[in-house]
Amino acid sequence: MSPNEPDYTQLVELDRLVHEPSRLAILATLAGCESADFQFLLNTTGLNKGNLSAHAIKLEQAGYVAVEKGYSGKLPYTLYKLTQMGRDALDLYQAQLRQMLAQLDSSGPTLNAELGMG
Amino acid sequence: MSPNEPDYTQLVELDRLVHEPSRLAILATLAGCESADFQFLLNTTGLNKGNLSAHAIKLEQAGYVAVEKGYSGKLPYTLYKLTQMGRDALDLYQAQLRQMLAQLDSSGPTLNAELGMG
DNA sequence: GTATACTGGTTTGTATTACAAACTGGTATA
DNA sequence: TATACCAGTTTGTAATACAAACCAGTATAC
Repeated sequence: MSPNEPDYTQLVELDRLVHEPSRLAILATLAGCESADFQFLLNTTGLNKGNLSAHAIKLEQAGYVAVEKGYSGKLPYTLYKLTQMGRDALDLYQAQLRQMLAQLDSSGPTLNAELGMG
Repeated sequence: MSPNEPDYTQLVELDRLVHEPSRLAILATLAGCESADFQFLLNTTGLNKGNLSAHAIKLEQAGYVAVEKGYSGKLPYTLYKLTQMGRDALDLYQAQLRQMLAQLDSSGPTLNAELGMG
C-alpha cells in the first residue's frame, strides 16, 4: 500500500542561491557563453535593471560570478563570467533536479496513478 | 561569437508555489500516493511540524492540495491529497524544468565550453 | 487527582527576500 | 542649459520561510 517511502528530504538542501529563478536565468546564460555584458543579461533573463544588478551582486558575493568593470570607449560597461565555483554549483543543482525528476517519474507515472480510488 | 541569443526569460514565470523546495517535496510526495497523513509527510519531506503545516495550508489555499480532517479512533488526523489542479501545476512545472535542463545542455556542454580563453 | 509526556497540528515572531521604483553619474544631442 | 539616454546602484516595501512557542486532547505515572 505505501509506495515504499518516498524521500524528498534532499530537496530542502537545494542551493537557494541557484534555485531562485532570476539568478538561475543569469547563471544559465553565463554557462552558455564565455562572458556577457549587462545588456545581454537583460535580454536573456527578462529582468529589469535593478533586479539584475541586485542578483548579480549576490552571485558575485557568493563567488559564483566574476565581474569585470571596464570601459567601452567612454561608457562604462561590465562583463560577467561564471566562475568555477559557479559552474560547480550549477552542475550540482542540475544533477539534483534531474534526480528529483527521475524520482517523480518512477513513483508517480505523471498522471492518474491512483486516481479514481477515493 | 554570440551563441545565438539564449532565452531564459520563461524561468521567471515558474510557479513559485511549486518551486519552493519545501512545497515541492510535499507535492512530489503526494503525486506518488493516493493520500498521505501528516506523519508521512513529515518523514518524506524532512520538514518540521510548523513548516509542514504552514506550507500545507498554502497549498490548500491555492487549491493544489485537498485536506480531509477526520479521526483515527479518538485522535484527530488529517489526510492530504493532490487535487487535479495541483497535479496539473506539478506537471507543468516538471515540463518547464525539463525544458530548461535541455536548453542548458544544448548551449553549454556542462563543462569547459569556453574556458581557457580568458 | 495532578504531574508528565505524547500526538497532531496551528500560531507567532523575526530575519531574509525579491521586487519595483527612484536615484546617481556620466555622455550625447538640441 | 535642458532633455534624453546609457549603465548600472540604492532604497523602500511587502511577502516569505523558518524556528520556536503554543494549544487541545489523550494516555501514562504516581
